[in-house]
Amino acid sequence: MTIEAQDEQQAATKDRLVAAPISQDVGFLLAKLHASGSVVNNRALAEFDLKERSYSVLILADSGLEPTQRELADFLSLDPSQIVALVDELEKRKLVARAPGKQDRRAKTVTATSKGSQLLAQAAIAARHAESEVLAALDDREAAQLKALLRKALWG
Amino acid sequence: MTIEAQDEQQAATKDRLVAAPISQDVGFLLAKLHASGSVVNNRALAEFDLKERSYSVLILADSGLEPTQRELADFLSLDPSQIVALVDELEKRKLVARAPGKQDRRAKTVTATSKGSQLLAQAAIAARHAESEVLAALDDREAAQLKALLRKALWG
DNA sequence: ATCAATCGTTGACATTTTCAACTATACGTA
DNA sequence: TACGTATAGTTGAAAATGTCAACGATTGAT
Repeated sequence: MTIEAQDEQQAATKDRLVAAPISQDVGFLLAKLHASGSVVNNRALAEFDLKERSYSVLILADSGLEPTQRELADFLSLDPSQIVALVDELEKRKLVARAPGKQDRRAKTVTATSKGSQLLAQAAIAARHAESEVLAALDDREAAQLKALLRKALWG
Repeated sequence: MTIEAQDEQQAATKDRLVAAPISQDVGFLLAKLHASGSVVNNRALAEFDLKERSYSVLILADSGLEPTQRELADFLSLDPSQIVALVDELEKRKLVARAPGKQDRRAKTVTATSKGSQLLAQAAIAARHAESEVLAALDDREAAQLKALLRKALWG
């Protein structure tokens, strides 16, 4: 078989299963887009020795909201013990700092250092490019609409 | 503090971090909705001893498309070895059957048994309820729009 | 002063992911 | 025809992630 014929067959064969009813299932669509998106995002962030997870923590640490680790766990849908590991690593790299909570000394707030802010500024550019790659099939209006719908589904 | 005041504070505190710029990030929104959706879906499917993964395989096996395991792996974004485990388990439960590929005897196609189809019919009802729970904040038009945008992002 | 609850942390355990072999089969080319 | 390369499914090991229960420190209501 020639290379061209192979490519054609692959293209014909590759998305054959889209016809199955599971392609109507939101859970499946979310999983699939999330899976392919993660690959693109992590590849873009690797340049800064970050992954989606640590990038998320860094953004929140840099947000000025002074989140506690518990809040990070809730918001990122992660176990508190996973937050410990993520913050440990970012703190070791001097990108964030832990501080005791002001009202509650049990809690620790996580804030970005200036080094963390600077790295984040660079990483955010790469992340934006990755996002537009993931949503390449959508125009700007559609991409905005998708985001709005996801936000509404999450927070009403 | 009274219970009511606690609840208020929790409500005020719970989504405090939505203000952070990461809430604009599609990757994050997908991850979060997917995470909460998985919990709901898996809870709904547990009644049938299925999880999202095995449910997906069962749907595709029941689609009439006679997918090969390789196609399942590609379509579900899973490693081929994970498909082996999923099909093994469904086959042990007599919900699907493996058959050698017609043109290619290396490949094995996976098709649902009638027992599998019957179970799927029940499970699909539960899955639909789970989905409407996940998308409770969206009206029907918005839910359809969300699905359409996800499909377009994936397959153009 | 006491008591239940919460925060971060640790460590154990289970599940999932990733990857490198291996066998059997397919298919182009000599 | 025989040969070489590529691919499908399978196995098993290693790495990464997820889950959970315990613990000390602290909080806040009684």
